[in-house]
Parts: sequence; structure tokens; C-alpha cells
Amino acid sequence: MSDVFAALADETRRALLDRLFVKNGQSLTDLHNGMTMSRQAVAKHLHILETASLVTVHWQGREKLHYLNPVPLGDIVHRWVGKFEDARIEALADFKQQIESASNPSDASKPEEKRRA
Amino acid sequence: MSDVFAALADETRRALLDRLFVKNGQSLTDLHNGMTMSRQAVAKHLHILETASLVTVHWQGREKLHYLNPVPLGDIVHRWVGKFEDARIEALADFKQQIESASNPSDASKPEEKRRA
DNA sequence: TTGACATGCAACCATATAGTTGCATATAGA
DNA sequence: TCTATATGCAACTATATGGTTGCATGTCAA
Repeated sequence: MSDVFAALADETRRALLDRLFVKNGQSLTDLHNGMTMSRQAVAKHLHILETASLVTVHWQGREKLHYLNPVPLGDIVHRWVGKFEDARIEALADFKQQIESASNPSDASKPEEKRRA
Repeated sequence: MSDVFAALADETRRALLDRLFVKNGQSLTDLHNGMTMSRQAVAKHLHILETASLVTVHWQGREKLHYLNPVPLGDIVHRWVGKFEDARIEALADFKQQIESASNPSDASKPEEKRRA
């Protein structure tokens, strides 16, 4: 799971996924085309996406074609992120607001400027 | 957005979010309790979660209470991850399968063992 | 007021990460 | 076969990251 989040944490890799979303099944050269970094750098990014199972690969002659794999994203959304969308979250947020308004609302939420000068 | 994914890429930080999910509004000392790493390390992780807006903070006297903020997760799910869940993905996956079955299915998907020995 | 507690700041270290360059190898096509 | 193309592997560098320790500062309570 760390693999997937770490893979998604890089702007270049998200751009690669976006490009594959627009046109699936592109080779390394295709994906490198238009990018400023070296081909090797792109190849490394693609390998990270492959390791995270966000991209699957299919050799066709001397070309390595890259395809999106939406499964890990769906897994994460449903298994881990999903629970944070429960109604309980709203209840907790309300609880937090209660606490904030119960104490001094003027500087209770941002006292950093006044603390530890 | 990189902030959020990078924050989620660390096992310790996901554990902290899990603990806040179980019991919201905990102090640094609370969250450090039971962990093997130093308090400073936990404080750094919490600050990263705070920077990514995954955790909000509320000072109460000398205690800094930490609360989950589900908004960034929801944003990402709806803005970015959501599009990968479209029916188009399935169409693309089918397209991929067509390509794979159209070429030699025995070693076309994993030719690495035979290539570049 | 004084001591204990909760947190912050800063310096430091080891390793991971993102990038480069150079060269090797496999495939396609003339 | 010979050359151009597509990719891989390895070494190297700079910076980011995750962790430590030591000390400073703000707050609570006796």
C-alpha cells in the first residue's frame, strides 16, 4: 500500500498516469516524448508505477507497451479511504467544533504566533 | 496534492491517522504513547500530516490536540481518483486483453526471463 | 514560585529518491 | 547482414526523508 501512495506522490508519475489515461498502451519512447527529463528517468518512474501495480506492461516486439491498472486505486479508495467518508467523520468534526467554540475562540485555534516567540 | 499522497505513503503516518480515527483529538503525548520511535519523530510525522491538511490542530493549554480532516482525501477521491473508476477503464482493460490474446499469449506478457540474459 | 509536564527548535546522521550519463543488448527493416 | 531504433543495466550525484539527541520555552499545579 505504501508503494501505491509513494508512486502517486510524484508529479511526474501522476502525469504519466494522466497520459496513459488519455491514450492507453504507450511505449517508453511515446511517454518520454515531450518530457524534459531523460528517457532513463522516465523509465525509472514507469518501473515504480509497474511495481505499485498501477501500470501493467505488455511486450510487443522491441516495444514495451504500458497500460493503466485501476485495481490498486479502487482497492485503496474502498478499503482505506472509504471509512473516512463515513458519517462518523461529520460527527467528529461537529465534536471538534464544539470543543473549539467551548474554549476561547479568538486565539485558541492559532496560538502559534503568540507561543514560543 | 503531492503533499497528501506523500503523507499517506508512510506506514507510521497511516497508523497515526488510524489512531485518530479510533479516538479523535489526541495530544502528541497520547499519540506517542505505545510507539517505539522518539517523541520528536512522531511530532515530525504529525507536522507532515498537518501540512497536508489531513490533520487539524487545536491548542488547549499546553496540549496540542490533533483531529482528522477528511477533506483532502475526499477531494482526491472525487477529483483525481474518481476518473479512473469510470466505465472507460473497463473498456480499456478489455482492449488490453484483446491485444494480449491477439499476440502470442505464452510469453508475450512476461518475456523478461528470455530477454537480455 | 517552583518543579513537572507538553511541546518546539536545531543540529546531526543514515538511507532513500530523483535525476544524470555511458554503455550493452535485442528487435526491425533495408 | 548491417544499421537504426527501443529498451535495460550500472555507476554516480544531489537532495529529500526519517530518525536521533540535546536543549529551550510555555503551561499546569502544588
